[in-house]
Amino acid sequence: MKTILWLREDLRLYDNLALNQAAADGEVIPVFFYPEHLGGASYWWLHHSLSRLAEQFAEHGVTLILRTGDPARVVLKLCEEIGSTKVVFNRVYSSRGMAQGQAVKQALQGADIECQSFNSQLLFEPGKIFNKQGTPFKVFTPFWKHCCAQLQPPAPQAFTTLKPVGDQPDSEQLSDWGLLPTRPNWAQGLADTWQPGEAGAQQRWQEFLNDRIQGYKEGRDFPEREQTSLLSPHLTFGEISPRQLWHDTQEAMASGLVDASNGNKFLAEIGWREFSRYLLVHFPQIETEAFNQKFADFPWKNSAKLLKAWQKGETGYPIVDAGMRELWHTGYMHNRVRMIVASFLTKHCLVHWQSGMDWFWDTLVDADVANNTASWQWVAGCGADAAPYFRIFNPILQGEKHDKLGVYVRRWVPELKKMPNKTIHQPWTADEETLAEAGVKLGKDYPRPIVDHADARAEALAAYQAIKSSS
DNA sequence: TGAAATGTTGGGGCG
DNA sequence: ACGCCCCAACATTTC
Repeated sequence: MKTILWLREDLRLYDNLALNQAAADGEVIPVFFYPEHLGGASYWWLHHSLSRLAEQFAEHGVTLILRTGDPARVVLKLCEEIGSTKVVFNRVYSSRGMAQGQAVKQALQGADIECQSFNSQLLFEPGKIFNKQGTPFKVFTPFWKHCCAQLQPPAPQAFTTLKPVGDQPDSEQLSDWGLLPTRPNWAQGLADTWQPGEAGAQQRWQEFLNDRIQGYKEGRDFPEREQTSLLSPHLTFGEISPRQLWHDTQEAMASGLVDASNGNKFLAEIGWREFSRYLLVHFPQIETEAFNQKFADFPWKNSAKLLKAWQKGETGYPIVDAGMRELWHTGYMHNRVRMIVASFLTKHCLVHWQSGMDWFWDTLVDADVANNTASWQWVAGCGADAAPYFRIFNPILQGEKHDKLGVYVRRWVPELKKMPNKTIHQPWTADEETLAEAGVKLGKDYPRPIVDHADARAEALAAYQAIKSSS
């Protein structure tokens, strides 16, 4: 029996429930459809991830089939073409992903072809989790407590083997998809930073678990220390399973290799990923609208000039610019800095969170609809369990607190390399002599602040007042 | 998973 | 010895 394995955000062999089911049934025909909605950095990642996955399948005599078109229509056509009577896939918990899944199921039902779907993307099934009132959780902590206390995620499933497939359907060529940038080739920094694919994911995970997770609870807040897991893009493309992360971490804590405080903090971050997906399943409108309805009339100013300066990392606030340049160069930004730059765009610049979200979508290798939506709304103060609006990060204090010695800033904003620690986070306050010694001419080598912190803060609070009473 | 303003406390200088 | 002021350090509240 030939089973079609429809792949999407599950580009791995280990702990892939749909794959294991298909393999248990007989021959597996893995199919991946060209996704039309990704950002540039994600396409770069996808190219390499698919390339690696195709190699993994090829080792077992199986070809990864690439196709373009509507999955519901083409999967059905493929079934007829190769005489397959079963399709399996792992569910994707987003509006688009769930709609696609439904469409495929319906198309197959009409043709009397068996279709099975699995959860290989999340620890917990969003549709099954409710609070005591029977409504969806809207606050992270009770949600996560409920998950941890009442539900035990199933253990990861080992990958066994695949039967070689004789007769393969036609596949498009990955190179024809044109996922890689050509001119200019902006992907060098990405290639230097990342190894897409399951092997790269496992390697990063082992490094983290053997080393960096110690001190994670404290160290995760300091962007110049490499103390975060760096797994986000691997998780986005499903190159590693959250169940594996859960079970490996539990095991490491049980054996005393990892402190409970660090291990649980890391798992709580995986919990935020679960929570974002969960919110999107229960409140699909948050992809385009503020969760908190009061924000429908928020007086955004949406200055194109400020947005542009933010995107290019030329705001004049070193910690903000460092983050935006790290993003552009590597397709990634440290979590603490993401909060700072997002707060700056939405509050200091009064640019709509959607504009920031769009930029992240295009430039992040870990771009994920659920995380992107929930996190931008969280920072902007309009999301579920959001930071209060008036929590306006002071980019100077945040820099001094989380990059005390300016290591991160100097790395990404080299024109400030010679600035002393005392003024590296606020170069405009340095005296003439200091600036001259550091070789910095403000407005020429490095921009003056595009907004004044105190003024911008006051303006943001005033804007909030405008919607506070209305409802 | 803030920041800034405001309030409180306590030690030291000094008349 | 005592009250008074100053102000740092910490705590609370407000945004």
